[in-house]
Amino acid sequence: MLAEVKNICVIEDEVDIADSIKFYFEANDFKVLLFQNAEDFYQDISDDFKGIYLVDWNLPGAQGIDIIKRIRQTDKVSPVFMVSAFSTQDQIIEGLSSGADDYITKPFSLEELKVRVSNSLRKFSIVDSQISKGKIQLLPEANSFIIEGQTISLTSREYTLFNTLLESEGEPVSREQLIEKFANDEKITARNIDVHVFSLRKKIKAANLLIETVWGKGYKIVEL
Amino acid sequence: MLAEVKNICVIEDEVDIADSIKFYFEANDFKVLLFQNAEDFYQDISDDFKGIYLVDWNLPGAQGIDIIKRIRQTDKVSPVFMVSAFSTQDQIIEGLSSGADDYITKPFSLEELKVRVSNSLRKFSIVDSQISKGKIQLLPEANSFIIEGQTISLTSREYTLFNTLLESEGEPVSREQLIEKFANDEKITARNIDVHVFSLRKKIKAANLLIETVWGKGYKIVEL
DNA sequence: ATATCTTTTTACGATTTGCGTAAAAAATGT
DNA sequence: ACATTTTTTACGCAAATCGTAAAAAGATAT
Repeated sequence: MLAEVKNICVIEDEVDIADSIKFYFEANDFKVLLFQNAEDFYQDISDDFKGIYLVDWNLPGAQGIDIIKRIRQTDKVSPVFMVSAFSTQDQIIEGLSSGADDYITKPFSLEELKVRVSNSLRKFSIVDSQISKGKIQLLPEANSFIIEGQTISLTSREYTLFNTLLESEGEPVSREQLIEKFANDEKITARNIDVHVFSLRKKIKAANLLIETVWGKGYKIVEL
Repeated sequence: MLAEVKNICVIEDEVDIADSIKFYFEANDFKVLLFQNAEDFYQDISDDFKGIYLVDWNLPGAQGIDIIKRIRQTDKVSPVFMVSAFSTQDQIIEGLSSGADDYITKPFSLEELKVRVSNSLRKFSIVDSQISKGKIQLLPEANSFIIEGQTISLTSREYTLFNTLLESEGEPVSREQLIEKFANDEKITARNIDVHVFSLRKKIKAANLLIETVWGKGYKIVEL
């Protein structure tokens, strides 16, 4: 288990709100990064920041959705909250499907925010107790990966499957999600996924990795 | 299919908000009833009002939750929205479990409100296309109902079960939802619901009603 | 207090769905 | 043409949901 992650990155133009968030979370031992607009954020955020993102949806200039997409380019795992004053169902769906993990409608109590953030952090810190990404070196061009010296070569399907399971460490990935990953090839069935899992399992066994099936939910990868 | 219901009853003490709601919905062919506080509402609301209720959660004097309970005494079906400025998760849960159908956090755009209201109305008017409620006369005090002349008497549990299934006609009701309905009595298990369904089925068979099980989802009531 | 009605618990078999695995068929690449 | 990858199909096992009966516990009325 890693040391608990206690970083929060806030992108919010209303100074009052930003300040109260900063005050509140610093009182709870968080490191708080504040940005007033998208530009500042793009410029100053470190590529290896890990923690909660809190993105205002109604920033002047940029759309929150772009920020989220940008975050997801470099960071697939950190929880992202979208915050907005007026959210229609459509907006919420749009936000969540572009990579946000939760949304909060303004005004929110700091207490409520804290509850939700804590929930996310709980999931988040579990993540690092799973497979240490460092041990695995991915070779996308070769559809293979290296672990502890040995190279394991996969087929294209197996590789994307493997990679997808790695990305969402901890949380099981449903067959539906996996099917979407192959969506460009159009013709994949849930039953088909099983078969790929079956072959993948045989190959990664040698690397002491195994794919657990979470009944009714999907698959997740763990190390022995 | 009934004629579309276009009534909205607003209990809200902030005059600005109340007025803009009134203006907006009247422009959309609604009949709007306004009450500034719980007392006015209790006194003037007609027992056979049918339509949307919009209840402010932070009224002076009365708690919104009491109003909702009061509404549900005479009207089990109309959609009730709770509106509040600051809502913690607990408040929301409290409201929803005491009979509200949805909640909205202030400030909300009228557009958002309209979207949600429309959704509710859609469900609401579908209601009448399923089992014709008119055929069934509920007798809450006696835990019974009359259909085509014959009176069917139920136990308390069976009655709430029956009533809940009626309310959400069309859509199957999950065991979890049903359990919540009994929440005040605390000690109900999913397995227990099955048993009540079993007994209820036997009783309503004589009335040509039957409860379908939607596998993995819950139960729904239909007429033969 | 006891009898009756209601509600909850328990148990178990039937049904349905999810899953693993093998093997065949089709598609793709070399 | 051959080897490899991918998809399809089939079937049996495992797990979860559901129906039903019957017993146990609780409540209510007489």
